[in-house]
Amino acid sequence: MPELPEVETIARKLEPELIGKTILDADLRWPRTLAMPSVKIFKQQIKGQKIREVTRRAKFFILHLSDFSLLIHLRMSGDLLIRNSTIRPEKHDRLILRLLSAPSSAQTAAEDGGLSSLVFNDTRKFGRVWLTSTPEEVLGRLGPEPLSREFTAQWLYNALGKRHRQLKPLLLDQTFLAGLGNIYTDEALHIAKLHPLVLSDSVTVEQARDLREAVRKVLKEGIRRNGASIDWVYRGGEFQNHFRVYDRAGKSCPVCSTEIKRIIVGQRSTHYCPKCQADAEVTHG
DNA sequence: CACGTCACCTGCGTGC
DNA sequence: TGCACGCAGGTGACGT
Repeated sequence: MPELPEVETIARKLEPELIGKTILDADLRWPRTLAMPSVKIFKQQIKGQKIREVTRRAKFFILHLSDFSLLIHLRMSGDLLIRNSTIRPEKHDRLILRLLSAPSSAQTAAEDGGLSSLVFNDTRKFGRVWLTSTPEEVLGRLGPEPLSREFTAQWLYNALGKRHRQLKPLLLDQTFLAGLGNIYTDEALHIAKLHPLVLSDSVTVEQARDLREAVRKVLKEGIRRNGASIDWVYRGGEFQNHFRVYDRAGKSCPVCSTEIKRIIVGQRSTHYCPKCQADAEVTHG
């Protein structure tokens, strides 16, 4: 499920439910969900930690605790939700953190007995969790945030020129730019009118500027629509109702009505409009 | 460094 | 119905 807008949506939604709560204990129902440290150390260290802040970096959800950072990556099918502690675990729950409300929030405590849980549910078991006091070790190699000030047209133009890769796989590379996934990459390339197979070092200054604007536009739109929900994973968003090309092979381009094509690039489904995103280098090269 | 392949997992839709 | 197959929003570890 989650690309940047989905993780951002979840973080914003959970923040008010989590801030100030104390983690009582952890129920690790699928141990391999834990990337580090060991199960034993994890259960010791997480106990009694207070949640100070809830943020996001790339596709990582970050809980800033008293003494550690808890990093959660949802990968393909992960989801995070708050549940009343009295409700029994569900089939694909991988990690459940029992939370205690802060003494000051007496109203909340009165409603739910003071006990709620943060549940990491992940059907396909690809998701991972890290508890660490040095989060840079996990996040350090990520590229810039597309919605940050450092992601300028000039930076993008320079960075594209240093590489010799097709745009689609390069934009999916989290060490190049952080947060894009298969949906938003296809959507951004369509908005920018760039073919997914265009080589990065052939992109002009103007095209780099358009691509930068397109990436930011589509990510903001995704966030504004609370992300995209497809199939059984992650309910709540509505961006899936506004896809221009993603998952629309055979349907018509919203700009020019040409039939949208689907190809495989780097083992990933790739959708584009052959007219809007025609490129001489690719089609005749 | 680029790029191909497989691996990690479960579940859903399709076609026979 | 059953069954095989292809597909899925991600990444990491290989080998060439």
